[in-house]
Amino acid sequence: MHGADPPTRAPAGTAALNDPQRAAVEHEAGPLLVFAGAGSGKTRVITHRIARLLEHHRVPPYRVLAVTFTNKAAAEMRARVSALAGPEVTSDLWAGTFHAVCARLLRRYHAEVGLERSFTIYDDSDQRALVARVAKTLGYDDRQHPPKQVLSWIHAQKREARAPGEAEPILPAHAAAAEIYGGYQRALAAANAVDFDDLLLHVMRLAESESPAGSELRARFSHVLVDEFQDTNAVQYRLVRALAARERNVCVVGDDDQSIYRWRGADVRIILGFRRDFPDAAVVKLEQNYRSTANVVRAALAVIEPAREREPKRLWTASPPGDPICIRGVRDEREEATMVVRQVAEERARGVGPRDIAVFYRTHAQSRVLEEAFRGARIPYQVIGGHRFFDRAEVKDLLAYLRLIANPRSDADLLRVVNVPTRGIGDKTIDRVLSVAAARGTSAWDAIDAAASELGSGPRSRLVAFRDAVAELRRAAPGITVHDLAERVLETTGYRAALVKADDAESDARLENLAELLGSIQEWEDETRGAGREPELADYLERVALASAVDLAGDEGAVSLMTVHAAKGLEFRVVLLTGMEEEVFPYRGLDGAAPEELDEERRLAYVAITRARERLVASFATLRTLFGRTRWGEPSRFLEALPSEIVRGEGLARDFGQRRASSRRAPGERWVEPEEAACSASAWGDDPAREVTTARPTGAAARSAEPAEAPAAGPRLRRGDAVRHARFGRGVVESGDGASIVSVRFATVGTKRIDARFLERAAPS
DNA sequence: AGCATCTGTTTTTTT
DNA sequence: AACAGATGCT
Repeated sequence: MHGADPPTRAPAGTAALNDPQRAAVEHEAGPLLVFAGAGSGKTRVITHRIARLLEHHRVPPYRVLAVTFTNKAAAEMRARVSALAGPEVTSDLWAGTFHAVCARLLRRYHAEVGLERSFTIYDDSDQRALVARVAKTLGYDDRQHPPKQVLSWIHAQKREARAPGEAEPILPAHAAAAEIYGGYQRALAAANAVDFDDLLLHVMRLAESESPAGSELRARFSHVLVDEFQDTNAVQYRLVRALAARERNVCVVGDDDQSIYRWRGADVRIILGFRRDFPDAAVVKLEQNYRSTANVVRAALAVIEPAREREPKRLWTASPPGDPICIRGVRDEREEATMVVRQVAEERARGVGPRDIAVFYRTHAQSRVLEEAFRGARIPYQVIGGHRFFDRAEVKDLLAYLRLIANPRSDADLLRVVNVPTRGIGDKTIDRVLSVAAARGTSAWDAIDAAASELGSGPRSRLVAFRDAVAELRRAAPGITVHDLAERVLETTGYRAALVKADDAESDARLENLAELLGSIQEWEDETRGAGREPELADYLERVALASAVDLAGDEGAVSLMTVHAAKGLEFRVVLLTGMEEEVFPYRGLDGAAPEELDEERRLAYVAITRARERLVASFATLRTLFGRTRWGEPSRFLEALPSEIVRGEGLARDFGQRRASSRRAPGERWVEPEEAACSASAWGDDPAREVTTARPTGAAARSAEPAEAPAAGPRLRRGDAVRHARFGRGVVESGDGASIVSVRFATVGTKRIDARFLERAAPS
C-alpha cells in the first residue's frame, strides 16, 4: 500500500479471493461489518466491492461514498478501482477522509449552515490563537485559563457533538471554558471559518436534520463504505449512520486490535453501537494474513494477545517462517541510529529498495538523531510528519495571504499578515480595528472602514492601503492561476522585496522555501488539470488544510522515517522499530499509565509489527536522552513478550529476566555478546568500531553523557539557599529544584542562571 | 517598531 | 533540547 508496489501476494480477480473476502465483496444489500485482521486483504475487499457495485450492480459512481483514513489511501483506492472497473467511472466516486468529504459537501451546503462557499478551515494554531483572543476579550486571564487547555476541552465537547450550551462543566474552570467556547463559535462564524471538528459537525447536524438539505443528504449515497472503522469517533459515526439512513447499504471495515486513536475521541465501542443500530448486519471476519512472514505474524500476536476486550478472532498465515525477529540492544540513541543506518545499507546491498524500508519511533522527538545519522551516511530519507513544511513562517504567511484573498473575513489570516512585511500598522491600529469588530460582532475586515475613521491620517492611510491591496488581489484572483496569484502576492505586498533586501542566510532560506511552495502549487495545478478539473484557489487551500502527513510525503526513492501512528495502513518489506524501551514504548507520560492506555500502546506495537512484510528489526537502548533527560531504559515489555524461538539477537526472554533481576550491572560487564548481537554478521559483525559501540558503558566515567541518577552536579540547591560563586560572590537561589541549572540573585551582578557545579553553599547571611 | 533576550513551556500520538 | 511567547531594551 505504500509506494508503487502492486499487491503481489493475493492474485487479482474475484475468483482469487478467499471465502470470507468473497463473502464481503459479494454481500448484496444491507449493513455489513467486516473485521479485517492486519494484512488480511482489506483494501482488496473494499476495492473489489466498489468495482462490483459499479460494474455488476450498475450503481452510479457518484452515489458511492468511500471514507478512508488518508487522502492518499483514497487516491490509491480510486486507482485500484479504476484498474478493475475502468477509469471513466472513478472520477465521480466520492472517496476521501471524513474531513475532506465533509469539506466538499459543505461547499455545496454552505448556506444551510451559515457559511459562504469560500469558508476557511482553521488549523491548530489558528484555533489556539482564536481561543486566546476570545478569552482575552471576555476578560479571562490566560494563566488561569491556558488557551491550550481550553481548546482541548472545546474539542472534547465537539467530538461528542455538544454545542456551547450543552457542554458539561465538571470543574469550575469549565464554566469559563464554556463561555469561551460560545465566543469561539461566534468568532468562527464571523470569520466565515470552521475548525476540523466543525467540518464534521456541520454536515452531521445537517444530515440528521429534517430540513430539505437533510433529506437530500440522507438520500444522496446508495452505498457508504468506511475503512479503519475502529478509529471512528461519535460524530463520525452519527454522520455515517445518517448518510446511510435511507438505503442502509453501509459497509464498515476495521480491526479493533488496530485502534490507536482513542486519545482523539475514537472509540472502539462504536463497533458495538453499529451492531445495535444495525442488528441485521452481516459479519465477516478476514483472518488470513497475506502480508507478512509467519514469524512476523507470531510476533504481532504475542504482543496483542494480552490486551483486554478484544473481538474474538484468530489471525493466521500460510506464509513460511521467514527471518527471525532481530533484536538489538544498543548503548544509546546515537548508537541506535548508527545501527539503523547500517541495517539500511545492508538491506540496500541486498537489493531492497529504499521505498521498501521504514524506520518507526514512538514520538517525533526521536527522529532527530536518526536524521543526523542518515545525513551523515548520505542515505536519502524522508521524515513523514513532524515539523512540517507548511509550518514555516514564510509559507504560512503566503498561505495566509491566499486565504485572506479567498475569504477576507478570516481574522486569523488578516492578523497574521496585516503588518507583514512591516508597513507601519502597529498594535494600536490593530486594537482599534478589533475593538470595533468586537463591538459590532463582525470580522476585522468588515470593521476596517469604521475603524479607519477613528484613526489619525497616517495609520488610516496605511490601513486603507492594505485593504485596497488585498481587495485588488481579490479582484484579480478569478482571472489568473493560483500560482500566478501567489506570485503576485509576493510582488505587490513587497514580501519578496523585503526578503531580498534583508539579504542574509535566513532570508535566502525563506526565499527558497517560497520558491518551493510556488513549485508545489504549480505541480498541484498541473495534476488537477491532468485529472480534468480546473484548479481553484479554494480547492488548493482545502487540500493544504486537510492533507495528512502521509499525503504530503513525496514518492522519492527514500527511506521513510515516521511515528508508528503515521505508519497505520502502510506496509514495508523491512521495518526498523526503534526505541523499544519501557517508558518510551509503551510510552509513559508523567502520570502512570492507565490500563486502557497501556492496551492502546499494545495495539500501537501491534500496528508497528504488522507493517513488516519480510523483516523486523527492533532496537532498545540502555541509555536514552529524550526531552532533555538521560535515563536508563529497560527493554520494552513488548519485546519480552516475543517467543524466544522466533527471535535472534540478545532479545531472548531469559536475558531480560537476568537483566531485570540485577538492576545494576557489575562494572565492565558486557551484556551484548557480539556474536549474538549480529543478526546478519556481514554488516554489523566485522567492524572495528563495534567494540566501542556495542559494549555497555563501563561505569560512570565511560562517557560524558551520564544518566540522571549520576549527574556530575554541584550541590543540590533549593530556593532560598545561600551560595557562593568564584567570580560573582555571594548570592541567593531564586529558583531551581535540584536541577543542574539554577537561578541565583547575586549582590554584585543581579540575577543569573548558572550551572550548580560552579556554586558552593555559603553560610546563610 | 523591531530586536534581543529571557522566560517559561512543552513532548505522545493528528485531521 | 527546542520552541514559542512575552518582556524589556534600543
